[in-house]
Amino acid sequence: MSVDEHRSTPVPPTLHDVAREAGVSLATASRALNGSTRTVNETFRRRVLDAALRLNYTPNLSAQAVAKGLSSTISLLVSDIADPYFSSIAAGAIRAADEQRIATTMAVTHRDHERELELVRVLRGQRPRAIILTGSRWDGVASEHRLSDELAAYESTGGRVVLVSQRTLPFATVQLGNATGARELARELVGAGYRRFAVIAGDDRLLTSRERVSGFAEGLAEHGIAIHPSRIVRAEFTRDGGRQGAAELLQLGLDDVDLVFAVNDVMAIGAMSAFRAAGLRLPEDLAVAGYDDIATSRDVTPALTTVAVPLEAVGEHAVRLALDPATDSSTTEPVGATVLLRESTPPRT
Amino acid sequence: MSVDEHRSTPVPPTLHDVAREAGVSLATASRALNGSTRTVNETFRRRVLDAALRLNYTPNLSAQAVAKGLSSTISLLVSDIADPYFSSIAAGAIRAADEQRIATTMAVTHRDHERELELVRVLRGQRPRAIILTGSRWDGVASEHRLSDELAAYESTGGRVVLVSQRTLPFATVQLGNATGARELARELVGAGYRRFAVIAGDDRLLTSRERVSGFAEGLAEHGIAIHPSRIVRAEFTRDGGRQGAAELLQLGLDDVDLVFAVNDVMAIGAMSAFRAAGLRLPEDLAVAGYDDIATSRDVTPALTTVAVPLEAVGEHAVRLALDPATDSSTTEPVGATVLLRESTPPRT
DNA sequence: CTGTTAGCGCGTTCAA
DNA sequence: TTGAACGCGCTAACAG
Repeated sequence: MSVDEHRSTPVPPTLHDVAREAGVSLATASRALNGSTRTVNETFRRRVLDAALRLNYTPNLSAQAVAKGLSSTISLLVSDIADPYFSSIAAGAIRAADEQRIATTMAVTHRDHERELELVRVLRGQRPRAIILTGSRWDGVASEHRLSDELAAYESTGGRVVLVSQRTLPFATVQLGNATGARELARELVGAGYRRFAVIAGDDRLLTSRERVSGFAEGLAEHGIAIHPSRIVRAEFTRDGGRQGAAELLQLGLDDVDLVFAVNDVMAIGAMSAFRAAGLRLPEDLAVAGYDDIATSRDVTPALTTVAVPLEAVGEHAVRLALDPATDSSTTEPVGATVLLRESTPPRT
Repeated sequence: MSVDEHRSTPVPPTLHDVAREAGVSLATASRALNGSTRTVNETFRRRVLDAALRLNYTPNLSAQAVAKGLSSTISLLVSDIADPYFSSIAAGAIRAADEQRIATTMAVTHRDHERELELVRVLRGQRPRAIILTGSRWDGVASEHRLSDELAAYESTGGRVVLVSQRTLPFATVQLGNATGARELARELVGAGYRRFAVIAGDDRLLTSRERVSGFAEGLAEHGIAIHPSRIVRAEFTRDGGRQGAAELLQLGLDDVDLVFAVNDVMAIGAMSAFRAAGLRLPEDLAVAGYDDIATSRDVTPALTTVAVPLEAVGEHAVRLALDPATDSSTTEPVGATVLLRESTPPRT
C-alpha cells in the first residue's frame, strides 16, 4: 500500500504524503492543516483533512519549529521534582503552558549550580520560547554571573527568561515575598504568646533561607525580641536537613526555647520527627512552624503552622509572564503569602 | 559586528555563522561540534570550537532532529504531577533520561481518558524517541481501544511505548505487582491480629484499585476472612476521595471494623484526617493502612502502614526500557513491593 | 581529512 | 485560491 512497506526503518507520514494522498500540492496541504490564514477552498480542505486522518498524520513539530524559527516548547528548571514545593509549581506551569498548546520540558538541577548552568546551555538548544528557573538564587556563588550571562545571551536571541525566586538577576521575576511572609509569621507567633525562638535555616548563601530568617527576625524585633545567633542552625533544604538541624538544636539544649521555626515545611517535618524521636511532646514541650504550606503540612500531627504560598498559581504566573510578549525583563510580580496558624503552635496562655 | 545588528528580530547564531567565523566549511563545523566520528584535524577542530564559544553557539536541536530524523526527547504522561506518586516516578525518569542526554517533556492527563488520548496525539508531533504512560489503566473504557490504536501507530513509525501500570495493552510494560503487594499486606495484617476489615477503593474500572482490592481480599481469604461487600466503598483516587470514603464508612458504621485499608496512601491520609475529625483515636479505635509509601506516610501520626513501591526506580526502569533498542513490545518488567508495618496498625493482642 | 551538495519536513514567499 | 520554488539549520552522502 504505502512506500514504507519496503523500507527498513518505518517512518511517520509526512505532509508530502498527505498532499499526494489528497491530490493537492504541499503548500495547500500545509495551509489546510496548520496555516494561520485559512484561505483554502472547502473542497480541498476536506480532502486534505480526510487524507491526514486516513494516514494518521501528525505534523512534525521539530520541522515546524525549524521552518518558522519558533518552537512550541518552554523549559522548566526545578531543583527537585519530587519535592512538593517544586512539583506544585510545575503543576501550575504545565497547566498554563498546556492552555497555550505548548509543551513543557522539565529538567532537574539537584541544587547544583554547575548543573543548572549546564542545563541552561543544553536547553537553549531546544530553542524554547522561554526558560523558567525556579528555586532560590544564591548569593556569593561565582557561577551566578556565568548563569546570568548565559541567560542574557539566550534572551538576546529572542528567548524569554523568567525566574521564580529573588530578583537578583536582571530578568522577569516572580517574587515570593519571603521576608514579608516570615515577618508576618513572627508577628502572629508573638501574638500567640511565644517569646523564645530557635531557627533551622538553610545554607546562608541561599537567599530564600536568608530572607525568611531575616524577615522572621524583623518581625520579632518589632516586639523587642531577638534570636540568639547560637539558636540559628543551618542544614540542607531537605527533610533530612531538618532532622539534622533539630539534632543540632537538641544538642545545644532547648530549655530556653519554646518554638522552632524551620525555613520550610519539608525541614520542619523532618525536625518534628527528630524532636519526637528525642522524646519531646509536640506541641506541649515544643512548638514548630514551617513555611510553604505543602500538602503534608496539614496531615502531620500536630498540623504544622506555616506560611501558605500559592505554588500552583506561581507556576501559572511564571508561564504567563514568559509567554506574554508585552512582558519585559524588568517585570517583577510579587506573590502574597498567608500565615496559617495550626496546632503545632497553640496559643500560649 | 554581526549581521543581526540590523535585523529586527534577534536570532541565535547558526552553524553557518560558526563555520564562517572559523573559516571552514559547514560540514567541518558540524563534524567538529556534533559529529560522531571525530575525523577532523585538530587545528580546525580548535578553530571551530573557539568560534562556537565566541559566538555562544548552541546547536538547534530541532534542526538536528529534522536532519537526522531522530529527536532527543521522550514524553512522559502522568495523571497529576503534584501527586507524590507521579512526581517520584517522574524524578526517576528524568534522571535516567538525562543520563542519556535526552530531554523529558511532561504532560498531565488529570485522569481524563480523552485528554490522555489527545495528548498522545499531540506529543507524537514532537517525534519523541519514546512515550511513557504512567497511571492505572482502565477496564471497560471505550477510549482504551483508540488509545491503543494511536500508540500502535506511533510504534509502527519507529517510536517506542512504555506503560507503567497493568499490561492490558500490547506494549512494553513496567508492572507494579499490585495484587502481590496487597496480598502480602493482608497476610501481615492478619498476622498482626486484625480480623475485621473495610476498604476504601477507587473507581472499579481503575485496574490499580481493582488489583489491590482483590489481592487484599485474596490474602484475607487464605485465612478464611472475607470482607463484606458493603464494607468496600469507592471514591476518587485523591486525598479528598479518601476523606469521602471515610465519611461514607463512618455513616455505615464502623463498630464491626478494626482496620481500614485505603488503596493508596494519599487516600489513606485523607481518611485518617476524616476519622480523626469524627473523634476516632488512631490507632486505638481504628487501624489504617495504605499503599505506595509516599514520603508523607512516615510523617503522619500514627505513621502509616503501607506497601512500598520503588517509585523512582520504576521511573528509571521505564526510561531504560524505552531507550533500549533490544526491548520489544512484549517486555514485561515486574517490580517488587515491600510491606511496611508501622504505628497505624499496631499488633493486636 | 575537507568541502560541495543534496536532502530532512515544513512554512512561506512569489507567480500564475 | 493554488502550486512551484526557496529557505529554515542541520546531517550525511559524495567527490576531491
